[in-house]
Amino acid sequence: MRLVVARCEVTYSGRLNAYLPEAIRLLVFKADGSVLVHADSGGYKPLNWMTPPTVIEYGEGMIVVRKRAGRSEDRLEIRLAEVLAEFEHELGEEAGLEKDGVERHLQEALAGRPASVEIGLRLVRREWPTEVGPVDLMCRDARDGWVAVEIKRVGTLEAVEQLSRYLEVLRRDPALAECRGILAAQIVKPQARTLCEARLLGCVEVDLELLRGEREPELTLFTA
Amino acid sequence: MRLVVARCEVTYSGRLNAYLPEAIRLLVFKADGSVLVHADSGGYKPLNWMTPPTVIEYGEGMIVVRKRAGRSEDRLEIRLAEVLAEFEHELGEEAGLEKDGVERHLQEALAGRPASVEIGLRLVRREWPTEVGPVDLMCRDARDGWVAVEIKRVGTLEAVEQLSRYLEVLRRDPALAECRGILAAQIVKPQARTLCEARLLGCVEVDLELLRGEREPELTLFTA
DNA sequence: ACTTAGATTTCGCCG
DNA sequence: CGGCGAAGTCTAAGT
Repeated sequence: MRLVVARCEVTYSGRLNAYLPEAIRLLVFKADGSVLVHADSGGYKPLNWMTPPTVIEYGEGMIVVRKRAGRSEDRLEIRLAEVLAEFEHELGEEAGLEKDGVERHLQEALAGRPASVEIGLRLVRREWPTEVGPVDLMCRDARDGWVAVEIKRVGTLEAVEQLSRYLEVLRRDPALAECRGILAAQIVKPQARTLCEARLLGCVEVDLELLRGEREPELTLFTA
Repeated sequence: MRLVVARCEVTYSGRLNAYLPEAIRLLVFKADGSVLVHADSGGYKPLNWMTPPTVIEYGEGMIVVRKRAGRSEDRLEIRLAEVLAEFEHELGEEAGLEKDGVERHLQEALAGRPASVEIGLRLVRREWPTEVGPVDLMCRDARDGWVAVEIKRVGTLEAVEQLSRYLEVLRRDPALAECRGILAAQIVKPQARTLCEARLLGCVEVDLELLRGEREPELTLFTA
């Protein structure tokens, strides 16, 4: 990895055109060909960048990063006015990042405890196939009625639309004509909740850590 | 801006939990409180990060970056096993990034030359309001018929659905009952084109630079 | 403050 | 390779 702090002017042309007037910035050249141009603010996103595979050419006070993009070409031109610092270091192999808490984990946890979505709910199948995509959880309720559960980390209007599409298709089957729908999400947006009510869909917020029993429910206040 | 190359182990907890085993990485501490953890590959995205506002605490071989996130707290813990290089530099103010070629520019260009969408088309209004959102361009065609134009940089199925929703609402007005729809995009996905045909919607690919006359049409091959 | 829509979205999976 | 959906999406604009 090569790090350069430089006063520079940057031009990108490709999917769009972008221009950065001369200023001091951090340039990062990664071993895999990635190039990042960072300012001293603005969070995690570079001002400009190019992802691999790239070809990097060094000229007179100029670095050109090129990349084939279909018929055309992406081009990042860095005009160096002044190099203030420069530094290179071997980093070696990256050990993989492990994530926990994404939608899939929520689905796994709810599949294991469907009753936490609604009392009496029993799982029939995960990823129940339909023409318009798989239903996350297909269940039966306490009275043996069918229930389709759509799981999201954040429950938005779009999630309600998705659940509605599933139900529309499912209910064409006479056996599933009475199928209900429930949106289960860690966070349910107010508008999504409203639309659920309007469409007679269920809607519950679930807590992954609670589900897993890693954290006790905060309902035990007066039990002692 | 402070740059650190270090063998380190990183743990994030917040909206999800993530763990990075010990390896050599680049740590970037920006002036605004942003913290990035980069590997020597993987494009422009950091392995882990925290956006401002943050609080950074330095302990024994340990850096903790914290951030209030509603009721809870986001936390990035960097356990430093070995600092291999360290470096700090003032960067000063960032001169603003200028972009050109995003959807808004395409809309501006097409508003100025609606005939490039379809011969004879004349603009009536940009951002024509409907209950389900504004129609990008509302036009009349050569025969004075109404035409709603939806503009996208990339024309996907979603864009066709959006245009369809507009038309459904517009056509409720008897004056607009015959309103046609056209999807105009720099890139039209094959499936979107197919759906347009099925729904009797128009569908054109447009070239921003051509529109602006910055580039000549490539039609002059045999004119000499 | 909240919601919506765009993004050089990126990224990964699956056909 | 394209299509589809998730993302700690982020970010800016409108309300």
